[in-house]
Amino acid sequence: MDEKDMKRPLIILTGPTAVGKTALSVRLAKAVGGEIISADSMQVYRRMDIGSAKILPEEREGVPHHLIDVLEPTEDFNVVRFQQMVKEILPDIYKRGQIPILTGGTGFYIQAVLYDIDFTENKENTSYRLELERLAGEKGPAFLHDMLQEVDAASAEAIHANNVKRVIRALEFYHLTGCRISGHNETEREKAAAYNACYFVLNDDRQRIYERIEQRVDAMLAAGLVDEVASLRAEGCTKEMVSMQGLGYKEILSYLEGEIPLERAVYLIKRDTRHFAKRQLTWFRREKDVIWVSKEDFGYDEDAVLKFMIEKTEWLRGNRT
RNA sequence: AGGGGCAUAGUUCAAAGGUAGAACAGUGGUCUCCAAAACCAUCGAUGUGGGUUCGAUUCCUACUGCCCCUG
Repeated sequence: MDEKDMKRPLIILTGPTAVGKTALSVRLAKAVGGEIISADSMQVYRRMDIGSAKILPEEREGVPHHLIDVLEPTEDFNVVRFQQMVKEILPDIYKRGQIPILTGGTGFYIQAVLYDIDFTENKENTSYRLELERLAGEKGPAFLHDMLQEVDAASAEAIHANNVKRVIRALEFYHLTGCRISGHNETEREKAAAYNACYFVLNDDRQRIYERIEQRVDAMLAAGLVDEVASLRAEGCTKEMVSMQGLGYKEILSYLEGEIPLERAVYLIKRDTRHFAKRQLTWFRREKDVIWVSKEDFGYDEDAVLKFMIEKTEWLRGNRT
């Protein structure tokens, strides 16, 4: 038995926002005996239902859904937490003889799980980070970039000076570990997948995706997005919180703060969601071993899409333990 | 119908008798703990026909379209 055969099975169903992942994921789970793990940075939060396009309990049709409604909107969330949570859940799913189906649009989160990226150097060292942020504000982004140039030229080369977030992370990594993050990333990048995976990317004609986004945003407003954000605000959520940086939340919050008119907020949500979808596609294009599932190619027949996916996952289910 | 105004990129605006700029949109990309974030790059325009001029997109003119006023 070689190493490959010992890997556990994992189905990934992703794609740009609003392409129709959610509905398909439930059908797939029922067909193959799966449980769904949401790979979504906003659906983890309770009471953020409308803006995050969370699947309704009655839509889940009895399929277990993990990592939905597990955090308070005041809590922090990030890749590392996500990865840890997934690692806790997976053994239980396997124990039940089910296949985990990672569904959601956050490519980075999926990558963190699939390649089991090592984030262990984390130390909550916020003081150094804060200091760097202060420096960036005072002396400008070029100053930090020069600092990085001195300790990690490869990273300085790869990270644009204006991308302060990344420059800070690279400096922080060096500060904490004494190693260059460019070296770390290089080794992590060479890793093979940690699972026997089928990585589906559901896709559609760009123009159609954009139209669906617009329609969905309108539907969210009609469903009471403003009220949802207003009550989150009333319970103390502020724009600094991770949860309030979600699309739909930050813009409506600005509106409620009186910073922009509602019309502007809606425009921004639609625009930024389009940008997001585009960025997601850029990400998935680069990701290796993905199975593109273009809705057009299946004549927009969801049964045909499902059939294709079930066939593609047969080998996974065959060596299920 | 008469009078006036405006026609520049997909949109909103600049500028100029000699290579027409920007913002936003669009497109491509980066990404290994804020990733629904942050960042980079890039395509693209003077409504049509005459005239003046070495040279017009700019000045003149006709047409077309849009807007405002009057009736």
